[in-house]
Amino acid sequence: MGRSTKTGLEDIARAVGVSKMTVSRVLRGSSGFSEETRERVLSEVEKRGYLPNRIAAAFGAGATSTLVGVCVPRFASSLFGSTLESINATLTRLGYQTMIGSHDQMPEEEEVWLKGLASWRPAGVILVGRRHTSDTLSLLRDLTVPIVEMWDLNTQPIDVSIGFSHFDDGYRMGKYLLSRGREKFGYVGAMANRTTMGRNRCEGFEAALQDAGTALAAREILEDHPGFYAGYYGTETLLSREQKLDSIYYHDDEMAIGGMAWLASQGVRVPDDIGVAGWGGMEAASIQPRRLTTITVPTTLIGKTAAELLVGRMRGEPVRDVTVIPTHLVPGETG
Amino acid sequence: MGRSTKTGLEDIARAVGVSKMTVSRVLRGSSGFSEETRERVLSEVEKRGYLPNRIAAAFGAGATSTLVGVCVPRFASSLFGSTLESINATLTRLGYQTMIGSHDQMPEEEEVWLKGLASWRPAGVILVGRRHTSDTLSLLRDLTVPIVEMWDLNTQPIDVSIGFSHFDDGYRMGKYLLSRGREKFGYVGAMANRTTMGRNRCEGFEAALQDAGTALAAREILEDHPGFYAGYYGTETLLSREQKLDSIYYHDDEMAIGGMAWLASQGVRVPDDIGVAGWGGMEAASIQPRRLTTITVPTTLIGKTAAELLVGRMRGEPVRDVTVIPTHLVPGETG
DNA sequence: ATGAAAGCGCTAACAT
DNA sequence: ATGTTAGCGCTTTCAT
Repeated sequence: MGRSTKTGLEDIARAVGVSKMTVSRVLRGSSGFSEETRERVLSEVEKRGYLPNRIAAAFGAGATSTLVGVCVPRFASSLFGSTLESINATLTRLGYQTMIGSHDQMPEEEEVWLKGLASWRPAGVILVGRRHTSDTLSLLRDLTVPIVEMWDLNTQPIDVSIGFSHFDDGYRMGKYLLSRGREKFGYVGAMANRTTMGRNRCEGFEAALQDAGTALAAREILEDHPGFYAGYYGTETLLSREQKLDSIYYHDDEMAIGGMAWLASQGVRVPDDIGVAGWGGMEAASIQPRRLTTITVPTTLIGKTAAELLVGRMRGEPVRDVTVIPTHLVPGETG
Repeated sequence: MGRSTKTGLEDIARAVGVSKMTVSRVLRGSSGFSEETRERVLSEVEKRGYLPNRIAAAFGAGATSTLVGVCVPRFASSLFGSTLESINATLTRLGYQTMIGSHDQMPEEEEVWLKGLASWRPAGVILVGRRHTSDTLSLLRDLTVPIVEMWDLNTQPIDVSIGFSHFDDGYRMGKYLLSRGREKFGYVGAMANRTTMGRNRCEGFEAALQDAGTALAAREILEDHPGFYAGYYGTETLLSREQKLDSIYYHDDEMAIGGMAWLASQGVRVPDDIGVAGWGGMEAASIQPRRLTTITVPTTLIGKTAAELLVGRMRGEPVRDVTVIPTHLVPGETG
């Protein structure tokens, strides 16, 4: 009993002895058919392995697509990976399909992706962040479908925004380290030539220092993607230039863990000789000998909520424009 | 100058004073128009911000879709994440769009996803592994589009297979540890109630032991997903039951690293007291004080090649059915 | 409760 | 080099 991409509504209709409209109505669960007809249609559908053709359904005028576009900076990132996991699971559960893209923090790549996506007439779009090219913005406007910007909160969203302020996360960590008596700060970041949310955190961190009448003593922003090894050698580079630091703030937890590995290899004690703080609440921190001082991000909640907000708006339900998802500073034993 | 999902070939055609077929030909770069016509069409397209409608293009009889379905166990996995990154980049570069799914190692979930995908009449499908439900298999057959099974090599593929044998990877590591003089082996794994490729590796490992006249002395297979913390407490559990082990083989590198963290916390020395081996060649291993004994997997190459094979087959080019991507055993300092 | 007709935007096939 | 025709499979609208 093979399913076939060849059998259409018409075939079912003929076999049952009704019109294809009746079959269509039964299949979509609307009204306008008897119980008996319903059963005969469904059994014929089952028997012939009928596969609906969504292309055709999404085609006609006034057609409703169930396609959602999701574009993130990278899939090979633990945080975005788990966010995507959550978005996709939620969209699937609600009857939508996900078309993906990634832009590696380059807004022009996002634009290219969006142009391709637009040709598929999606029912909605989920993007990361609030930095978009002007062409992206105008294209999004012309699409006239719901748009969710997630992760980096946009208080003036194109349509809907959900997330938190990365600047504030950096600021809070700066305040915290200051409150712990730290005085001479370094920063190790990644993706030097891209505008990342990590940069926003660094700016927030610096703002906190400035409020306290101080400033970053040294910074090392690598060109690489963030990761364990980037943290490791970024720390080495930073400290080869400026040795009097008493704490280092990192782009994320994996970099902080990499940094601590280098410090340990040099016999530098954490937090006695130097304090360390990360960001993200990544899993690798769970096995460190000392609990890492960090800010945890609820990736699953962000993904689930982003998808639900999008679906709500696609269905025309009332949905709030700006949703704040709080992150949590977790004081650890590293700084 | 807003793009519009409203303007169609017809509008461009009227404005330029040609028929929509001519516009279609220009846009698809086929032949049958003068250079002058081409320029006028393109400038009008630019001016009006015409957005092609792929739904319509993918609709007609004999239509060619540029949609590819990709289903992996999880997005929140460093290995699958980077494979997806590579697949998507390659498909995008070659002019295709990616629709995704994940099944968390449950073949029935893959089937559900595939049924949804099939309605979109994709041009090709990429799956992970060779375990599929019989409905999945028959549906794939009926779709009559190229299918690539990747990661776990299938020497009798549905269509095209690319990857390597997980069983062999486990076997090789077993042989290696035996050659290093290890005698009493433990195993720490994950996802106990699912059929994973990690299980194949474990079976290969056991086969190597059996060939040497021995067997696993203890195993701990957690229900959780693999990860640092799972390795940490899995090791604790394993060793609480069987303390005389002289080496532990892990589901993957992250679990091995988690395991080593627990061993370190107990003052157990690696490799002196106990040897450790992982799998995957994951980034976290790069910052360990001792180089981890593991098998590295070229995720980017697998993704890129899988996508290229699929595209080759979709274009009707000759493509080999089975492509082996070798993995490499890297002797480290841990076992 | 059911059916008939029109049409969505595009492209393949067939003119001219 | 360019135009005309037909039709993809479905849903909406308007009958009956």
